[in-house]
Amino acid sequence: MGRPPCCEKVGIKKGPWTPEEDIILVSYIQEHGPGNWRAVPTNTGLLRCSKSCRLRWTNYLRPGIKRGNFTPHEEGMIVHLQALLGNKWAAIASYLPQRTDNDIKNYWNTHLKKKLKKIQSAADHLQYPQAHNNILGSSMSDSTVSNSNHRNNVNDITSHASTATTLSLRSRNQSSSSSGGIYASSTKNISRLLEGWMRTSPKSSNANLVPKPSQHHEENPKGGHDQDEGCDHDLLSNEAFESIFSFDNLNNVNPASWDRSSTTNCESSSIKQVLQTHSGITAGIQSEKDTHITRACEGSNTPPLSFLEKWLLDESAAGQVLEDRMMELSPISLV
DNA sequence: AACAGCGTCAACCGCATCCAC
DNA sequence: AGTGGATGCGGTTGACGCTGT
Repeated sequence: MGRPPCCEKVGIKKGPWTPEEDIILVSYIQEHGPGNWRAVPTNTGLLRCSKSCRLRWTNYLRPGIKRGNFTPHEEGMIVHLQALLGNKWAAIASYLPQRTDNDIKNYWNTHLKKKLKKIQSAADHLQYPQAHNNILGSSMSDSTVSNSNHRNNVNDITSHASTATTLSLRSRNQSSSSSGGIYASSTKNISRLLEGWMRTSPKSSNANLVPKPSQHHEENPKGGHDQDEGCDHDLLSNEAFESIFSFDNLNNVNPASWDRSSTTNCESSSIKQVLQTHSGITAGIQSEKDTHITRACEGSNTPPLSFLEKWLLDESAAGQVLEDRMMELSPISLV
């Protein structure tokens, strides 16, 4: 007699979430805060498993999530960290606060693994032409990539990452995210629904924070939300903002302490996230974000850890910091 | 135009871990 | 210390879109 399922199997809806379900979930979480997932389906009437609700929130609806369009630097980070930590996607994701473990895992499996495989083959061929045939026979399978920690030293990893970075720069235009899909096609619907909901919501005082459709940045033609081209400063600010108000705070918040102020912050950022996710909104909220950042910094004596981690993403500082970081991490993976 | 093959990624599943009692 | 529920995590699946034939 095993453990009972987390939820009744009968009557549970599976498959892709609809915009309407998203709105129900987001509005519930804004009201009650994340957590107590078991109660979510009951209280919202969603025909979803509690697990599914949590997953949908953490991987998709949670504020501050950046989707698709991994920057070369993010790729490098992932390569570094994967080499050091193995397939500890949650741990890796903690170094890339805007990315979910699922996203990183998918990206690794679909993009980076192949890139590294190619790179490894090419490198082996260049470096050990004679041994190339032998290596090819067993080169860089999934397990050899993830379990290569033992033999990889920092220099190996760095060269992997930098090569991958170079390569990814070349192939970016080819490897565009296809995250549009059927759900993206409904982004206008969810935008409309959200706008309607915000107008009718008793807490809609922040509704004016949501830019009108005319203020939205044009969604890029591929359907992704390209944040890193020509807007690096925005990206940094976005990351800083989202890390303060979305990830750490939302994840750490106790539902019991979900006071109105945090709800307000969450509400605006969460709705914006849904709108960003579904409509590609990236502008019109920057000034508010900056304000939040300022307030957050004023309110704390020590910089949030995620701020330090943001620094890791700074191109100029990345090399040294990563090296330092890896020196910290290496004992974990190299023992 | 139709089809097949492939790539991508959201979501599911099952196990692990945490935590309150 | 033991137990059971809640949550987290990583592997895997399947639906969908794209591309080539």
